[in-house]
Amino acid sequence: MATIHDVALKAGVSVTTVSRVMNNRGYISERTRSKVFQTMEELNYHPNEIARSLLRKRSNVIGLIIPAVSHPFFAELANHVEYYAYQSGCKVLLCNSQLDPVKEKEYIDMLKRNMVDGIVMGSHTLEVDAYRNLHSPIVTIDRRIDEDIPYISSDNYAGGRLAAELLISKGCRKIAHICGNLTLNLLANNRSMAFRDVMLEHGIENVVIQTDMNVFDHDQYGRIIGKLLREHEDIDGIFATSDIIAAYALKGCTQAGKRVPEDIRIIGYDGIGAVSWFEPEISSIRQPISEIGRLAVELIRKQRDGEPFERENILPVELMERSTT
Amino acid sequence: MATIHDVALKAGVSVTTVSRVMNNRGYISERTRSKVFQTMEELNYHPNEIARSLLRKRSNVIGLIIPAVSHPFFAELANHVEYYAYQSGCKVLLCNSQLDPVKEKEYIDMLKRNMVDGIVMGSHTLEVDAYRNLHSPIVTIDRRIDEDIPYISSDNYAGGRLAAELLISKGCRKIAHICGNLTLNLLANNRSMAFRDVMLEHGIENVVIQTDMNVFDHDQYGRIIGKLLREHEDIDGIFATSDIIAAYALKGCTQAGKRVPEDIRIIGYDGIGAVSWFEPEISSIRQPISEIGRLAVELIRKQRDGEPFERENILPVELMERSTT
DNA sequence: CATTATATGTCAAACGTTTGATATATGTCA
DNA sequence: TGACATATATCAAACGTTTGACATATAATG
Repeated sequence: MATIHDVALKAGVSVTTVSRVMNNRGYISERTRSKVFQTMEELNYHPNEIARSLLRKRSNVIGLIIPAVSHPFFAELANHVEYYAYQSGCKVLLCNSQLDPVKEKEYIDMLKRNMVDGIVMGSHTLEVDAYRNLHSPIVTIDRRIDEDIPYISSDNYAGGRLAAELLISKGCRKIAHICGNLTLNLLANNRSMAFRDVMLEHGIENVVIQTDMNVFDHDQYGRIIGKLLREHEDIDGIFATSDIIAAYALKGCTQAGKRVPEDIRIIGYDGIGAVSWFEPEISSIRQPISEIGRLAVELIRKQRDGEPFERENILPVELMERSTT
Repeated sequence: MATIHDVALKAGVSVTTVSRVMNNRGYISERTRSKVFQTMEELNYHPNEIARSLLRKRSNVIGLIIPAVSHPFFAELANHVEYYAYQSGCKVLLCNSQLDPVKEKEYIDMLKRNMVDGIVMGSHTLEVDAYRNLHSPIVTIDRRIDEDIPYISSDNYAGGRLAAELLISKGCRKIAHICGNLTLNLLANNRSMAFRDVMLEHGIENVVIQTDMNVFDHDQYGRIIGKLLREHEDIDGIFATSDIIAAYALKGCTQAGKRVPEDIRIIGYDGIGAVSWFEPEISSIRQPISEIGRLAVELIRKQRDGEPFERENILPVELMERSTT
């Protein structure tokens, strides 16, 4: 591959001049400029970004660490992060942690070695110190580490209330809530807080079921729903903490011969595109996934450039009422 | 951040020695080795991969260009590519082309400037010359460019036959086939060839509908299915060229008051995880997505290392009969 | 004792850029 | 004329590694 030296030689100028032409700095005559550009064309020259990165001590890469991109929520998140990163001249390095602390740590180290501009953490399996000490711009999704590290989440509490209140307003009198592991320090747990609060306020009978939220084992959802419907035949509402769980709830209800929404109402959370693939379409609390992605990229950029930025970013959710409620 | 010089200084050795310790080359006494490692610990030293990349003229990065990672098939593909890349010490740069030739070209150029080890092309919107001239290890998914560029695809023709024959064997007598744009030079079109051949062989009435296969506009599927069912009331089988289309077909049939599989049978293609979220679960032709990802990484690596490799990689498909057939 | 193999370490160039310091014209304005 | 802005170019250091060439010390061998 041609280097800047080859271009300079062929164009009859110095490498400095070529560099100045490329980076638009200093005085360059129109004649020189066009000659350089022409030579670059002729040699099919592409500046080596690695050398640039080495010098400017950053790579214009954003690391995205998530449990698994095969999970629809994270797939959509990754899609938007890539979109906004591209808009701001950055690239995205895709890191699936598989919720394995070892892999997550190795990815963090790797990203630092590669001088990424910053890291978007959608997976957090490590101790808080691991994140505090990493001295690299970082943004966490749906998890608050401490007062220094900026985080983004949807308004989980409001979302939980919306879902719970909708079910009640539709007449549900015994409601199940299927959520992740509440002992993990995730902001998503606020959905469950809100559920509990609303149930108490209205004195509604309810049952809360924790899954271990293993992103990969969807089979468990089928089993859990089956068990739930068997043990609590009179349940007439389900608030699932993700749309996938809601989909399994819908499937389980149908299999158990219950009509949705007539016999039992179901609402999910996330608002992934897949909710509209179902019949009936699944009601959901929509997180602004695109905005989360946009903000994540912006927060990395602001930290990198030393601009001031907001630490707490709680974005509004929206009730998407479809056909299961 | 500490550099190799800092480590050398503090450990009282030369940078060469530190480098040799890290890379395990040359003779190093156990005493020196442990001292160096200890110093690295103390300084929290991480070797700068950018500098390494510059020297060895490659970055251990694989570029993955796909239409959109929010599409379940590509999300799963990305997941597996990441998995196997990680296994072989590589990182994955995620590039969504959005099927925009300009963006795809920019991504290709960017990847070259960053000296990636190779590019996995799951999106191909450019002229063949653009791929031929890029002088970088490359693998295409589901598209044959020429005899030089290795490609991977599932056995689309066999898959198409399997699907078509299954529907016939179940007693379908008028079958619809919903596929992408057949004028694009995609190997996926062989599914449609197979469908046509099987229909001819059995003398089965059929209707073929092309969508423009815009990965992002799912609404069109709903409209197409609705129109199809209205115009051909007597259709009793549908072979969809993707599982998402199959899901919309299932939804459309249910909305039209048809029972699946009693009144109409449906089979999709791809075998994405989502097929089992539905009730009834959707029958599908499973592509070995994991194997595709594994092979993609392997083919990049072999090209990079100058090892011999197979140009044509057609992987077997598998009939996953679930409940819609 | 000379020779050789083994063990350990140092030096400096190279990878492909950017950039500050410096030099030298040329033209314009007061 | 001097001062100044404009235009162009050169040189060399720097970014953080790796690595071939070379140096030295020690131990084993003939």
